[in-house]
Amino acid sequence: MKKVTMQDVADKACVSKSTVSQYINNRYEFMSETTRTRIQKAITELDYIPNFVAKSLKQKKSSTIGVIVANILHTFSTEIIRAIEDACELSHFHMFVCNADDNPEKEREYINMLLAKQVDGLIIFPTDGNNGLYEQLKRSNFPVVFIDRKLEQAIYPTLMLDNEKAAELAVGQLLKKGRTKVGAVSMPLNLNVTPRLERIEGFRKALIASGNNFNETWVIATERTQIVTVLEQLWLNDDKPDAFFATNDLSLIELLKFLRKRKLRIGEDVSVIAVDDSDFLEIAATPITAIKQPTFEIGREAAEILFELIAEPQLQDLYEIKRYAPSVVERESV
Amino acid sequence: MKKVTMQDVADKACVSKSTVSQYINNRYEFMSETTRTRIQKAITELDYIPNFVAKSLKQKKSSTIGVIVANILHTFSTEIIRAIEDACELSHFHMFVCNADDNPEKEREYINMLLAKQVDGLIIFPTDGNNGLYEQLKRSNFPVVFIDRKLEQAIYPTLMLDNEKAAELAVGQLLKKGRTKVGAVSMPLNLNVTPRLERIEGFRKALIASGNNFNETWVIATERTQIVTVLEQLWLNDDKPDAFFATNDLSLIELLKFLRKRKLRIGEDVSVIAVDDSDFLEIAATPITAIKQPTFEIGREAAEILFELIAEPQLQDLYEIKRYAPSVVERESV
DNA sequence: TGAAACCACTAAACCGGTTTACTAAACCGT
DNA sequence: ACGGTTTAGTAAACCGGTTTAGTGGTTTCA
Repeated sequence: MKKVTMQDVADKACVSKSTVSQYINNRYEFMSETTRTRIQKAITELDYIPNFVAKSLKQKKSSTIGVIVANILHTFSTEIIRAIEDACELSHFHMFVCNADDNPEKEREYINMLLAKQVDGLIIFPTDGNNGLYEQLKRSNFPVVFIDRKLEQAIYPTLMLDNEKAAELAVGQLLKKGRTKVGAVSMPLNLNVTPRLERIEGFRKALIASGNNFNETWVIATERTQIVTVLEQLWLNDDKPDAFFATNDLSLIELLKFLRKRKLRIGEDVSVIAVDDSDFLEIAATPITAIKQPTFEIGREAAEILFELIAEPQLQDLYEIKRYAPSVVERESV
Repeated sequence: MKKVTMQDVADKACVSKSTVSQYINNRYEFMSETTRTRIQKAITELDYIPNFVAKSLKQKKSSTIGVIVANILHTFSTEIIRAIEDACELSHFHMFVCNADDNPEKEREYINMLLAKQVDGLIIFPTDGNNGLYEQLKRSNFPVVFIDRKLEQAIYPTLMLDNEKAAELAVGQLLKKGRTKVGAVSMPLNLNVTPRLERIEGFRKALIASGNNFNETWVIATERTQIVTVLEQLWLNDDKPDAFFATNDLSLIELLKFLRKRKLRIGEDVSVIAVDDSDFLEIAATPITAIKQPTFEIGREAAEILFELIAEPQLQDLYEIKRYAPSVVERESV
């Protein structure tokens, strides 16, 4: 079936295309009652749906933003996406979600794709490896907001957790329970991914500040699939940690798998605390104490800032790094 | 900064717009080596990115599909989305993901938005309430594939789990362990949502077929937030179930919250089995036995079927309901 | 009564590509 | 030397909207 166009509606209602366009866009100022009803009638009879692509082309805006998450498997990412979605609905924007899989190459392709699709702005969880491209976007005054990770040189508004504070809170909880031999599990640190680096650094600082010793070999930072294996090796030693700080949800899962396998009792043999909260932590063997990020707030504000930038691109120079406070969700694993 | 257009490239390379277009689309047949390099040079110097919106307008296709999930909070949905994403990448399609929140109104709005954006096809987890709209799409020969839920009247290819089989497997596991007093938890049944209905119906049939009694009052089918409350009430009775079949992951979480609150030991006091597998089930108090759906396969095939329909819309009449076999992931909760 | 203001609507250019139909030059065989 | 073919490239229409500039007709009012 052929698609119905505005011209078809115009013909049927015996008016010009322009008038139909006015009608569609609610510009009734100088339109007679009869014309209005005739057009409305034609539209419903023909099941007319305006072509958004044509509109975008002429107006040079798509009312669409792109969101590129580093890794969609993190609870953090999906919660942020939900929050952005709600903000978009309020402001009548649409959203493209892309998953860079922590791969700068994939990220670059997505950015180019989204630009080609004429999105009005981007929210990016930056991987480390496209700084040149970001700078190019900046030069052309294209609206972008960064979430979760920062570049050395801040060129765009950046929203992220106060990671050192998060680590400090976590260590505080563990020490409060009398744990002194604290280890950590994390994804690899070699990729320059800010949250991991900052959390481990904060972890180190907090331990040292509290007069405890920081044992480098108790920091497991490796691929997700390798975490259990490396923990197994660590457990061959005499000197083992009696508590763990997991820097995110995925490393926590691996840690828990290991503890179960070894039949170590959580909260008794080994205390556990993690960044990123989730419903599932409540039903874990022992409910897991977590450091919660204000994900909903971060997502909403990212969207709001982006919408502002889109409305007034010259605001671009008012960038800043905004840090969000973590909070503790106490359960029973510490 | 002004956007660079194809005309700018053409001017810089001293050729016509048409020639640049040929170049972009790799139609080199009659193009001299020198022209090719001149155009390439102009493109890189200007950082030219073709405007996909203009292309879509002219070609009347967007190489984009829309995916409308009923409820993105289900593990099932996110896994399907991942699978579709991979299939899209292979076939050079892009994807809009929308979350209908089990709300037919929201679903209708999304369908209209996606049509306005000229998507080439849709994958829908249908809510019950837009049959008229689906039929309209069908009449205009628009490519659609349904997942997870079916309409009374099959008008499009529909991929779904063999839900009765899933319930049968679940009941089989529970009976094998000598459980005889089996209850179920589910989201509300009043919405005509196929999987819930079929799973509960399969549950009933399987119990009766095995000579056990089916106790209507042990079927908790209510809003997620009410499940714990209703279970509490049920527990006031003398006659309680000693096993539960959870029809999906969200109802499982609520069930587990209740069991923990009541300090009931999973697998001992009460056996538990659920449809929908997830990493988290492994780290639950007692690892939860689950009925797994072949989500990856379903998502991939949905995308492939849709791409075929897009290529040849007349295939629309070859619809069918395809059922996928569930499988048991045995853990320790039964 | 005639110019200004207002009203209701329209023609046509435009957005940035793709595509069709066409052209001019080079080549080719007889 | 001439018509036919191939080669390399172009002009212009087109996609379906938006937007600008304008057009007749009516009303207002000095």
